[in-house]
Amino acid sequence: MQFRAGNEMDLTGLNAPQREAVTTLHGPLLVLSGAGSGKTRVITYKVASLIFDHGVSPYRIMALTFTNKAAREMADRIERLIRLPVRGLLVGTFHSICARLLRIEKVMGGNFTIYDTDDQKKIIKGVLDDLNLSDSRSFSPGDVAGRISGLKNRLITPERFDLQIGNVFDEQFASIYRRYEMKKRKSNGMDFDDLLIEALEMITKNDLLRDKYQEKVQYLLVDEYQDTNRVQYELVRQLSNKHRNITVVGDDDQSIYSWRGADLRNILEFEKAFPDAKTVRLEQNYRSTATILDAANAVISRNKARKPKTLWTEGERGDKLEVHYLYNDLEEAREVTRRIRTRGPKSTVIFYRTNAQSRTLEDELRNAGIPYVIVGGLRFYERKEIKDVLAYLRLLVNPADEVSLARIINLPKRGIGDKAYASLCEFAARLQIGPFEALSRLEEALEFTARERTAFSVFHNLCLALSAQRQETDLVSFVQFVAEQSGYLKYLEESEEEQAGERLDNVSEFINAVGEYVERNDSPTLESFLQEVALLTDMDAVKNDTGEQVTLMTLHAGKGLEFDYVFITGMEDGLFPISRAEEEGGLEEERRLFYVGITRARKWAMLTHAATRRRFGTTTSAFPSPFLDELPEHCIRRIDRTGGSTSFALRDKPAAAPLFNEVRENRQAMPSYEHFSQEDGLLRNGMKVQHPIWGKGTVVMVSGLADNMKATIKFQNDAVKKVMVKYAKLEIVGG
DNA sequence: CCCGTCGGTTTTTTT
DNA sequence: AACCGACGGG
Repeated sequence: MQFRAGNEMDLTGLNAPQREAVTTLHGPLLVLSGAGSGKTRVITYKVASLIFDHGVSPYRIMALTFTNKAAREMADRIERLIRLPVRGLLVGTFHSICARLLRIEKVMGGNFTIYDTDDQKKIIKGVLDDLNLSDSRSFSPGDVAGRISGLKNRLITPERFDLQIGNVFDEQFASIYRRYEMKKRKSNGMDFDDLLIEALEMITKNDLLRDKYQEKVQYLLVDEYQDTNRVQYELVRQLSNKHRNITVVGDDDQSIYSWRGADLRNILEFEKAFPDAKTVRLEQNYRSTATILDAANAVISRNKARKPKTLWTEGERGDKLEVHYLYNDLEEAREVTRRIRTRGPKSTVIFYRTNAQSRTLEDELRNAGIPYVIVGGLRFYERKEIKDVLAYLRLLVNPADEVSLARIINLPKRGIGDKAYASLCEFAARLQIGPFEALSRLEEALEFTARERTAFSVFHNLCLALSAQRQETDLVSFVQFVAEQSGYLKYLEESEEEQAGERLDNVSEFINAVGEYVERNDSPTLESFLQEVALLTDMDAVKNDTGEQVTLMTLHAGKGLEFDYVFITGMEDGLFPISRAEEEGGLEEERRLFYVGITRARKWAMLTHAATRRRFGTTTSAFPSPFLDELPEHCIRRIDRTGGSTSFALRDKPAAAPLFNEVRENRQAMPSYEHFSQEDGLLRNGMKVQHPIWGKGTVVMVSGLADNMKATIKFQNDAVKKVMVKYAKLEIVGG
């Protein structure tokens, strides 16, 4: 396929650095691209230009993204630029492309099951049971899963971990880790991390495959490079090693996934890893008003671990941002809703730090009749009913998949309870085969009761029947057949559960999704459908800002998107920044998240603090987020609707209507804390205190509540210390 | 084996 | 508040 045409692509719409990035074809290139500076444009133009102007075959270009949505958008935009459908271009997420390579090269027979976090936890739970560690408080499946993932992201195998065992805890953890890997392998399963690791291993250990892919990848482009982890870095390095035409695009200020293993060093030290790298900086912003950028720049400049840069714009000044102090989360939701009601839902997003915060907002929006969509939260493919149907399909494709077998062997009820299943597993272990395989050798077992034996063979026959049907019909009818014949649909229909109807709907929607997949693909197979689906996110369904409805999502989900109007709710210390992130680089990452939030806005943003909030079923109170103090006063208007008496009420107060007539604007730099008198025994910013060891100092920040209250104090010798108020024996000497 | 109840835990973010 | 797993009676 050749696209070389008489006329060249028109690059005059690009600014100078953008054009430089697009026209730098050879060698490593780092594009440091601030928020809203047109990085997607750069990537798409570059790919289009490679194909269109330089006759590069699409088969030789690989573009890696973090979400399927970003991948799809990129492909669309490239096609629009070239005005021709492009075949063969490898665009996708790291995970999906790796899965594809593994399938093509038949790693694990190309027929592995992708385990999500939920499946992963089930395996780990089994491991903990096996090792009698289930009720040791030190290990929860979730924690273990996170820790294992952290190690795998840094390419630390169980064997390597064994070498760094320091205590009994490590030792136990090591055996959990080892056993987890073993079990997973036995099931022919891969977790998310495995997809990357196995692909990396494949091309490092196999010379032929390495040559094949290094040769193939003539041009490699990586989006959101700041979020790559160690494994992804190695992959990128390996794949680009032959032709060395690698373009990475990213913004260290928008790195918000370190908890998932993202290593900021990848971008900060790109020039070290690729000494001949060229760097292009995109700092002109085409999205936001100057006021928004001022605010964002001021906030992010407080971070130390970053490449200094300043966004600028030729656009207008715009309106000041608003910071609202509200009595509680309900008032917060009302205030946000009130604003949206007067202006309409057009191009508006409401951000929050945690998914749990969405409920109150939803309720208010619904009451006000404002249409909204929620993005994120529970993924479609994570719903129980979907995972149940998926488990049937997975088992048929991969009979070794024990997670799926355990899930459905007694769903609907078939008289195979925990005990019966355990004894089947025991029998299987004796024969050194998997439990599913054991079903076909029941006659060799002596230990089963007649009842168990019957139940097992009923289930086994069901599977055989389903399996036989697979060859007979198309994918959609087959899935329908499975849902019916397994008895699962009937089970849902007869369920007394309130959500049963919704669940049935979801199952039909799932079957529709199978249909869409079949239409979309040239050679659809159940195997690849299952693998694709395992990597889908709810985010992939985000419609691009239709303007018809308000969008609700977490700040993390907002990256890469833009809206005219942005609301950031829950600006409370302990919630945002979230309390768990207090130490090390945690605060800087939270600040980057705040920066991402602000820079989503084209025209205007409003930030809200709720003095009290219902969390975990009880009312809790919190100080305003320290981030609110980092906004330059000339960019914002502060509006206090708490009534002026208590900005955060430690006592309960009946939820009153907002006191609109008591609105006070442009208050002094420090909100809220100033309402506290000394007899509250509480510290506030600016207070002078005496510390028994450090002497006199000024409080610069207060965080946490009650016994957890911490104060950051700048002492006379310029030392800044963070102390626990409870223990520090501080004496207030003025302020 | 199945179902109900009780108690403990949860919520940071996601491929 | 909501969800999950453990436990005990039918």
